[in-house]
Amino acid sequence: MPSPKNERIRKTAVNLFWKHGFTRVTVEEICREAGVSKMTFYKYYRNKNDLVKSIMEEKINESIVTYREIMASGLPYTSKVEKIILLKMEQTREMSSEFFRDYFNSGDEELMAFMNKKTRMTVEMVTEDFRRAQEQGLIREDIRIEFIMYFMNKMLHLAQDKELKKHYPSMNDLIMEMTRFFFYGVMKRNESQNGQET
Amino acid sequence: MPSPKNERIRKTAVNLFWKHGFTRVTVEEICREAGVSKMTFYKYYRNKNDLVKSIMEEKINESIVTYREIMASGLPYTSKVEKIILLKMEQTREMSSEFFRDYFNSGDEELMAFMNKKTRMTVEMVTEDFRRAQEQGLIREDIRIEFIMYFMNKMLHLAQDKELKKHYPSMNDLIMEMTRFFFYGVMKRNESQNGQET
DNA sequence: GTACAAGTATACGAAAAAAGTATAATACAA
DNA sequence: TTGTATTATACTTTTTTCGTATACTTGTAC
Repeated sequence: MPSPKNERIRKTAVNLFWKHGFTRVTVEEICREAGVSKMTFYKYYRNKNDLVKSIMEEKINESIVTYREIMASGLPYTSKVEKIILLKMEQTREMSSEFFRDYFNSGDEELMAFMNKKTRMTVEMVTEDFRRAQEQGLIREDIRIEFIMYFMNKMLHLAQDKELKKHYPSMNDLIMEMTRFFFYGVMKRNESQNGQET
Repeated sequence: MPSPKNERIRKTAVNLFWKHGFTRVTVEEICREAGVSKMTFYKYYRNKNDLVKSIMEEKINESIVTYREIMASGLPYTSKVEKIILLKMEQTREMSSEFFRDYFNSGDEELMAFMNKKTRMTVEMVTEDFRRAQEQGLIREDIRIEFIMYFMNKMLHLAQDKELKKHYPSMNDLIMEMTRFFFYGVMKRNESQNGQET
């Protein structure tokens, strides 16, 4: 549905949602900002949640594509994981915590179900990739993939912590520190393995 | 009114208002976040606008004090103005445009009147200072103070412009450029004057 | 020219959220 | 013990937002 009006709605909504979350933003506000009548909005979406879902779906799909591209590239395994972490980091930063908070506080059954499904799918995909890397001997055999997943997630949230940020000259330094930590805690200490392609 | 509960209300409100403007933020949200009952809120404030006004008043007064301190310091005139610009710049940045937009879109007579009065008073004060500087021969006699005021204001807004920012390695470089521009366009080109104290 | 698609403007009723109040109860310090 | 500050709850009123119905405009493909 690449209608110009619809595109304006989506673009405006993303801007507002990312900034304020979606409960603070009204349908009429989106329409006003997008220069579109309310009727047009309801032509494309059943309601606000429908738009939220649609936008999330798009964003998630986009990042899955990027993820797949990175994983399919001929880069060494460490670089791949590095890139993935950076990708996630960017997304987390720009869409702000407001949006996610709204998501889980919305209490909307449909919305939660949708989100849970998407999250589960992504987690499965990434888990599978880690499992394969483990099989190939790229990461320790005695580490539980679930732990890696949990840790990566926590890491992304920690990177937003103001207290922690203070100790680093820049955001990038903190991310590098974390990434390094991630590898030295997880990667095989086998010199010949570093920089190996997968 | 330095009651601990009231302080919490004000602190929480500032945080939320600065981030989202005040129309997006509800009284109940402030109370919830501040860990204060709604009744307590209404003990201290007639309504949300009352709180907004009170906070604005406090912030304006604070910045008037800082302004006065800078002007009363023994610094050279250029440094004073430099500091004032930086002060303004900081404030503009942190309280975000959302808050001001709400102010002028609120349509609330009382609120607008309050804001206009405050603005007018501040403008008068600053105008008077510039007028005096002109009398003392610190700035050109043939420049209209109103123009200076207008230009300073525009400058602050321009500094928030993303397009403009792009051309500078950092925010500070842009501010320095602007401040320099401000002086070389306004200050007497009299070498002996530079660095003179007032 | 007409038929159809995309969009608009406006007005409206229903529903939900937010505002604001009354009341009774708690907590605690002078 | 008396008073002050605060809370919790439940409630009414007001405002906002939602979502729809209707009639109108505009562009364009046939």
